[in-house]
Amino acid sequence: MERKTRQYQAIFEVIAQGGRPLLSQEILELASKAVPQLSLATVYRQIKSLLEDGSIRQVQLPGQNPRYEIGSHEHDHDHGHHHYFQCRRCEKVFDVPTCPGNLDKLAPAGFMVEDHEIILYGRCGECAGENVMRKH
Amino acid sequence: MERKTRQYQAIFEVIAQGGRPLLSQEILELASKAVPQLSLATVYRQIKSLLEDGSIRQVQLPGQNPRYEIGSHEHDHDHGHHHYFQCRRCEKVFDVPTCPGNLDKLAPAGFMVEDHEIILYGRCGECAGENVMRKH
DNA sequence: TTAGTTGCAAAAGGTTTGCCGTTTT
DNA sequence: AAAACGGCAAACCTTTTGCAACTAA
Repeated sequence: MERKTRQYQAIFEVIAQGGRPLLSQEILELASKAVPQLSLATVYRQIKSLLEDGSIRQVQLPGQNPRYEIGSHEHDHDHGHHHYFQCRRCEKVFDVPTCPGNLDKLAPAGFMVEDHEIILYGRCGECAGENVMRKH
Repeated sequence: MERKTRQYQAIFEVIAQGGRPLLSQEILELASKAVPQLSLATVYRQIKSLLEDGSIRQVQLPGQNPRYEIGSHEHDHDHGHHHYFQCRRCEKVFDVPTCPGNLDKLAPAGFMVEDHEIILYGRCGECAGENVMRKH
């Protein structure tokens, strides 16, 4: 993607301003405010090219559809290594900047650990005081 | 599912003897040795009922198809809480029995951590000495 | 002008389901 | 024989792709 179309600008803007990883559906809905006729196919195509040039990164939680957030070199320093927190009430995903460090000792003997992923689950700041049953 | 059909026995046996979480495709292939005409639909239906009665558990790694392994109460003690290791060469997934414990402090202030998941990536015992390029 | 983009609809890949014939009890 | 189960094909859901129309440069 080399042209700065309205679709491109709307999609990139939404991800950049999102503040947290967004689902492709969310990106479509938010970017549609700026470009009403926007199609999901275009969202996916822009996501693909933004991923390829490193502008955004894909965030995968187990058993869930992929989310996208602004890429590492845009505002990170340590190769972008960090983790995620998902709120069990509002289901939003948030970045967790810290990392406990080496987890090599967890693996069985003879296994060589090269990397790890950590996902925390619980209640985000907004939902921590709220009742379980309500939504919004 | 309340009847002990050949399909049921073959599928359960494969998961129980697998030693590691298996993909539904792998379950189909392995169980087909015992029941050649076995269909994927049956594998999924048995998986569903085995999950419901707790005989097996679902293992989800980010961005990958679900795997299944023998259920917690079958041979665990601590509610089955444990983690996983995936080999980047052979792509098999292995259980990691240990857990670093509380990761509450990683989350942003105001967030309430209830649970966590950890996935390690690297080389399994068999693949640790092997060359990156080869497969098998 | 014209090559890159978009929208639409169809295709793909994995999982689920409806239907109906088969098997277990 | 009745109820449960299995196989096949169609349905689903999310993501990808072919193609003709559109648009940025």
